[in-house]
Amino acid sequence: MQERSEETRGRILQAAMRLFADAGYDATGVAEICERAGLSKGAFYHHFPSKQAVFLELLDQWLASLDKDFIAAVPVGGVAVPEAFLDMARRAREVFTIADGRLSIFLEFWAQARKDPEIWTRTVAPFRRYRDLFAGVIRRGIDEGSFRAVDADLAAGALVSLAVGVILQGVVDPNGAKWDEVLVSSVELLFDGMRAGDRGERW
Amino acid sequence: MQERSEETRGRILQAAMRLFADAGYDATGVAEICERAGLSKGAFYHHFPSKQAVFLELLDQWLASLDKDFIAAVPVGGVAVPEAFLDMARRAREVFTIADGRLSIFLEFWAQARKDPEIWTRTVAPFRRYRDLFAGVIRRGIDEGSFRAVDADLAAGALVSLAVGVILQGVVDPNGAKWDEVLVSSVELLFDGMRAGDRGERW
Amino acid sequence: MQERSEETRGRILQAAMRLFADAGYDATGVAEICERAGLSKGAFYHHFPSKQAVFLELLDQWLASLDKDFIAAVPVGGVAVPEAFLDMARRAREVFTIADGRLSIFLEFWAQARKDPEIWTRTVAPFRRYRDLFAGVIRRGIDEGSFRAVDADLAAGALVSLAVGVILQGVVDPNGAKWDEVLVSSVELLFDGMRAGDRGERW
Amino acid sequence: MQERSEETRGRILQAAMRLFADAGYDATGVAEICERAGLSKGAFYHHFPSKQAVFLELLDQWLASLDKDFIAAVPVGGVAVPEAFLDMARRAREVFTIADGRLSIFLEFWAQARKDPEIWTRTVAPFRRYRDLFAGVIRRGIDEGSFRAVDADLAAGALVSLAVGVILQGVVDPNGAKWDEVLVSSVELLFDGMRAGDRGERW
DNA sequence: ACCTGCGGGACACCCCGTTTGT
DNA sequence: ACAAACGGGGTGTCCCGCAGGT
Repeated sequence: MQERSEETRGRILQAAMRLFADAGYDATGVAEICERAGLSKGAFYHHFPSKQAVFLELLDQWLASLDKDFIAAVPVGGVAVPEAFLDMARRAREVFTIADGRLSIFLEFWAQARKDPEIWTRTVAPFRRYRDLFAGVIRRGIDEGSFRAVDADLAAGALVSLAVGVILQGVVDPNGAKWDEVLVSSVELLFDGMRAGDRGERW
Repeated sequence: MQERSEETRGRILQAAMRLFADAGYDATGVAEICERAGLSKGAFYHHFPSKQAVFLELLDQWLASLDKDFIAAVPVGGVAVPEAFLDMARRAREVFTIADGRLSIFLEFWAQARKDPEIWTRTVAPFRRYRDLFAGVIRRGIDEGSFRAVDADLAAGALVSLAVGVILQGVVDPNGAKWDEVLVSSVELLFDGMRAGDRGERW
Repeated sequence: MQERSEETRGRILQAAMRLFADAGYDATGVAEICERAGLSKGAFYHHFPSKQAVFLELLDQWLASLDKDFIAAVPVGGVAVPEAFLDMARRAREVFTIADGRLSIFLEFWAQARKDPEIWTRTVAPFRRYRDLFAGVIRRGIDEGSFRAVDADLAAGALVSLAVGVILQGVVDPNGAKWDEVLVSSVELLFDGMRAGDRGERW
Repeated sequence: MQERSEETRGRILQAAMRLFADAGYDATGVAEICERAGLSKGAFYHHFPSKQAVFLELLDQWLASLDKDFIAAVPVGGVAVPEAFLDMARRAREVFTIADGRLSIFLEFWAQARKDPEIWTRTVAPFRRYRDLFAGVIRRGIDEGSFRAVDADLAAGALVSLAVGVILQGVVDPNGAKWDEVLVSSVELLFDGMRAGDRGERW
């Protein structure tokens, strides 16, 4: 009996994910979600207190999967920093091709974040965390002599921005470029610019 | 009489811009726009056929100003390519600090672009154009010996993605970092990576 | 100059007539009338105080033309009553074929009559007048021995009802029957039933 | 639970019927219907997809009741045709006096029929059917020797037109005449005109 | 516990018939 | 003669709570 409940919840989430990604949060009605999930509105509100709750659940799931894929994959030691980073970029590349349409909802998260404080906190925090994480690793790369003495925070900001920009464009204009290649080669260029031994002088 | 009309149109556009930026397109009602602009719904629909028309006008205005600021500023010749690029990055920096809240609507444009084909075309086209423009300039930089032989298209994609990512984060999390500095230093790093004379070997 | 004004009024009336007939009074907007007449709303309200005023003018015109065609044609004397009536029916037949789409507005008049007292008075009065007129003529027919002693008022009511019913069906279902023939033959049958010499006994 | 739903539907239909009859379809707002029915717009749109759906349901109900009263009452055999017809006319008379204000909606049906194809089909079809039905019976009357050899189709058209005209005037000008008597006596006159034994010569 | 239908208001966008200034 | 402005509804749809049944 409880399993049935869990399965219904899943159906709601899946339907909502799809519709939010396709049409946007505001444009998606509870009725549509219910229709797609194959149940009544009463059932919907039995499992979730509101439409926003579904959105939040989706957001949490997404963030958790992001953490699992990346945080866990961050180079903890042993391996040289730049190589580890490039490895991450390549991993991200796979995420891209796999993510399919599910990445669309990404934009929706950011759009909603500006209106709802709760969503905002949960959306922004991870990105700050990634920046800090990257900054730490870059600092380690500097220490180990792989990078020259760049500003680690700004460089980390550049990395995250790059990722965000690629994702966004990948969502809006998927056929506009081979975004996975753009991502990998961008990171390569960035690291070339940070390599130790470069004169570091400006143009 | 005609001036009055123009002024009313302006008031509507300004009010809509503000509200779309603050609360989003969907969440903003025509009634709110009218109230903020200080006129009636009848007047609104006298000047614009629909809410979307206002949005489109706003989009066009924004794109036009973007073109004026950047396309016109693209290095046409004489000056060395990298320097010209960095100059553009610095100019963009000013746009940032000036843009104020008006940049928020940027996200709204992208979010709406996925739903409305007309908005999509007008939103995506310029970014493709920027990419092509940048690619051309980069190729010129390679020819003149400033850059090594990188893939110009991918590098241009990296530049645009960087800008998009910075803007987006600047909108959602304005106090999360000094985004204008991130932008400038990112471009610097990217160019360091493309400089001629580097061995170009991978890590 | 005054001629121009008169011509504009005419254009408005004509456009309104057409639109009222096609789409109905309520569904026709002042803007549509103006567009079809090729002028602005300001001009419209310069010539008519309201949309209803146009409708009333149209109604009056129609009633006047009706009077001209029928009241004037009523058998004043000399000729035998039944023949005169049949002559009128034949004349009505021509009106039918000529009236074209302009008859559609007839239904609109009746529909509006139930809501607006002023329209009601002007719409109903003529029909009562026709009934009285017919009743008088029928009485004359009885006096002269053409008809047997039927109830003149009821017979007149039958005549008018017949006409109304035929017109209405002609408007709604023009291809459903040859309504002009139905009208003529109906009147013939009715008069056969009123002819003197019949036994007048019931079935 | 199901009964409650049915009762609510009924309340909506009844309120709509009354308001459509009083003020017309276009002039009646959904809000008014809800207010009169004592429920909210949410409830309204739960039971009906649109205002027009209510109208169609009303139309169907009316047509069904019409069929029940008349089609079923058509003389199937045994009884002489003219008598059967007069019996029908008398039955119609009762319908009149009972129908009360509910007949007003009749006009609304016809007025709307010109605009909406679906309404048109459903409105016109029955009247054509009645005409065919009457024509068949009249033909039977001719065969059995009750009527002389009139054109059955035209005569049937006359009958229906008479009914339509009487109803319409009864709706618009209820106090203008004793419409029930007009109807009965009109049919009598018409049958007098069709009686066998008359010389059939024209005037 | 799980699910359903019914109902509630609020409000969206659009457009209406009209008046005001020029 | 007209463009500009006015409010007040028009329908339809939204997200959401209950009461009741399985």
